[in-house]
Amino acid sequence: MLIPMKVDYGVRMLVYLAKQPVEKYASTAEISASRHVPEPYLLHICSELQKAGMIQSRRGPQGGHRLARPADQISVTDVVRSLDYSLAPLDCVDNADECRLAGSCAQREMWGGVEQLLLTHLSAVSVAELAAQELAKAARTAPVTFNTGSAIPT
Amino acid sequence: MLIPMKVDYGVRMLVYLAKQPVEKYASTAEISASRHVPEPYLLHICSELQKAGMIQSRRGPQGGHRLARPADQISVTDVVRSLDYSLAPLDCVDNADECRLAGSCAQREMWGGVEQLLLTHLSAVSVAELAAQELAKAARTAPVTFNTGSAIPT
DNA sequence: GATTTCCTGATCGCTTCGGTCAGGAAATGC
DNA sequence: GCATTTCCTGACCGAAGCGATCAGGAAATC
Repeated sequence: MLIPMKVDYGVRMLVYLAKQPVEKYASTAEISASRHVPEPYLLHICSELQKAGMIQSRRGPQGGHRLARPADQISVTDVVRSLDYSLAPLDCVDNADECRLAGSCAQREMWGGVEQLLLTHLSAVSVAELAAQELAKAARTAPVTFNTGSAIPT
Repeated sequence: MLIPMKVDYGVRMLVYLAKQPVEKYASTAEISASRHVPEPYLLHICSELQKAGMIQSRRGPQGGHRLARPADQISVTDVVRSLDYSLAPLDCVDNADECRLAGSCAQREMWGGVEQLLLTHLSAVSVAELAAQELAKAARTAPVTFNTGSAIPT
């Protein structure tokens, strides 16, 4: 029951962007280094997220990526969808017809319920929330050093 | 986010057994035909479920498989576990150390939460429940024909 | 026009998964 | 004791998806 790494990587990147100044474009090199995502792979993920309208990208010097909308309006479900994945535990949950047990199968409804559960849960988790949790965590592990303004922890 | 077919097959089989007379051993041939599970594959699944204590098996004529305990005491989570799968969405949720982002990552907790959600939800779904739902469904789709006693719908 | 950066498509190796096959070992019935 | 039925076990296989890389190109900037 694994979530593809692509989704995890996507979330990592969006959380990183959420912690940057809103207007700033962050390059894939920067993101990749800071979040341990292989850069050439990240390139593809960015491309998909951009097409899905999650981020805005710009080429050239000082180019890069930034969030296309406020971080609290991007949920984990959005990321999953943007990367073209489904949360359905079985294929037959989405493609009704290809189930050979037809009407006589209670499992299908059950797995459908699981999908709903996941959708509800993950739609409620925003990138902003994850970013905030990370900041809180960092503050807890290093409680002595204060963030005195300009620094934006990566 | 797919559940392995093996789990689905396993559940199918257990639900079938739940609908049989308690003492009866059902052969893999019988189960396979009725639930559309490839027989040689089912053989393996049975072997695993038996080792995990979900079913009892007997060789020879009139041999086969039957539930090792009441159907309402077998949950979907049990099946997942018996077949050696995890519900963790990411590997790092179980294997704490292999996460290179170490303490600074909020995703891990988040995915851990998802696993918990699944565990709670699926532990509450028993094979008996699924079997009952199937019977109810069958009765609904063919409301005219009564089950007059001996017949056990497959 | 040089540099920076994203964009796109092709490609690759690996693992896992769904599934098969074959040889063997119990249990039963005669 | 022999034949039949059925499960048991391990080896094997093809296909697909995934994580990842590479290379050639196209904007943007200076």
